[in-house]
Amino acid sequence: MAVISENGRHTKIQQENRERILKAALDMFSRSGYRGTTLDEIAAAAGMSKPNMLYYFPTKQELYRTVLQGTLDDWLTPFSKLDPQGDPASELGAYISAKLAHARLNPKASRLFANEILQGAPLLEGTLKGPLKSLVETKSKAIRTWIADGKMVAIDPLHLIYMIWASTQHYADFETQMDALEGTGPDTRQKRFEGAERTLFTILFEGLKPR
Amino acid sequence: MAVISENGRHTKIQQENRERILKAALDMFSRSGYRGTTLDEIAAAAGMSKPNMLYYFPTKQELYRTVLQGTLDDWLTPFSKLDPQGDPASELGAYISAKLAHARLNPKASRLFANEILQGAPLLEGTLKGPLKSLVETKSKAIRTWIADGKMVAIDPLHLIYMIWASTQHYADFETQMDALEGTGPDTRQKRFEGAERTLFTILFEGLKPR
DNA sequence: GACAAAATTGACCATTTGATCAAGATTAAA
DNA sequence: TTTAATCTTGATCAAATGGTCAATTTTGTC
Repeated sequence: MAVISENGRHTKIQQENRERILKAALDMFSRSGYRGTTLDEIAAAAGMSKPNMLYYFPTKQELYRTVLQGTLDDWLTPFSKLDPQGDPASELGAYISAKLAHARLNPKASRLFANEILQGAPLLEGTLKGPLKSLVETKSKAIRTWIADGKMVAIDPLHLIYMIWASTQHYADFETQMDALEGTGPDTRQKRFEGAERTLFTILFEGLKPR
Repeated sequence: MAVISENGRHTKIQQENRERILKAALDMFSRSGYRGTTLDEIAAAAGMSKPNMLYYFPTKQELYRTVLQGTLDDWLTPFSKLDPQGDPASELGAYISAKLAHARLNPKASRLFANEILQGAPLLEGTLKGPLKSLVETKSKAIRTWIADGKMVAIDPLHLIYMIWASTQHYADFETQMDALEGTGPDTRQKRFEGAERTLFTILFEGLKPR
């Protein structure tokens, strides 16, 4: 009856199958959300039977929770690296680059996160109100210090953070829309991310006014 | 057997019930997406039996299509009002205000749209590749003219548009996250939108550099 | 008030869905 | 090679889901 032991990741088979399942689950959940995804789809995408999949993750919730948890660190890490000692341009620039890289390399993780928020963030409430909130407050304070030191223009840190989140994640979450507008040529996406970075840098640091 | 006649909106009852259903459907679809929403939920939210609802909208697809279609005009209208004759600051400013107002007044429509895009935009492909693409090309040309005339800094119009879409819609689509970070006090949301507009204006037109 | 059209719903149906279970196949340890 | 643990799946289940239908109630018109 022994359900997979939680502690030591055991067999090679176990490791491989868990990974296959998690990858398939991310594919489906990120596209259709929790309720819109079926276990049959995930099992099929993972190339195994549904009971076998449930042998590794006993419930749909448990599987979803694991997938979501696995994307959270990547999401939070770049933000925590923002260094109050540095100067705004290089720190915010690095943060934007990191966020864009994340959107380019992990678009499904970004979409999973977006789906979860759209659906009311039932599983993320704790993370949002706890760790994320603390982090946002810390970084807001850093930004306020920059402003007080005359290193950047006076704006509400919270909205600056929102703007950066929005305009970087957008390149993952609304990829479908961009592909429809620009086409899906081989280097379209790469050029897109280059253009995104250039434009975001220009607007954020210079503004639109001619000079 | 007469299904509701499509042309003249008939009885008062018909009008009212269709509205009740569409409102309930928007509530559910915008939260859970097409596949994650059930007809039972919508019928319950609309306060009528499922067969009665299906009397007005014969299939789930048809109901979803109607809801989605109903939100599209509102989404597109402000963009088409962007006037190439005007100057960048006032035109883009007005556009941002309109988009923020839309996010504030129709957050569910925005979320429905986001959900549809996240799920690959199966029903929107035509609109995206047709009318929206044309509109984007027209407005991009206008922006390029502004740049050529030295009225604004040289950037890729497409990414400017993405940035505006992203940072305005974010206030509807990620409301859950913002509420978790800021709380849900009575005037929190109103103040949020005021702050959003102020910050977006400052960053877009002035940039972050101190002056 | 009579009557036809419109509106409403309980009961039902086939399929899908999350989950269980018993039994068989594979792997690893002795 | 034996044997126990691990891995795998067909068959199955109860509940949920999109949709149908016949029958009843309500509404509008004369």
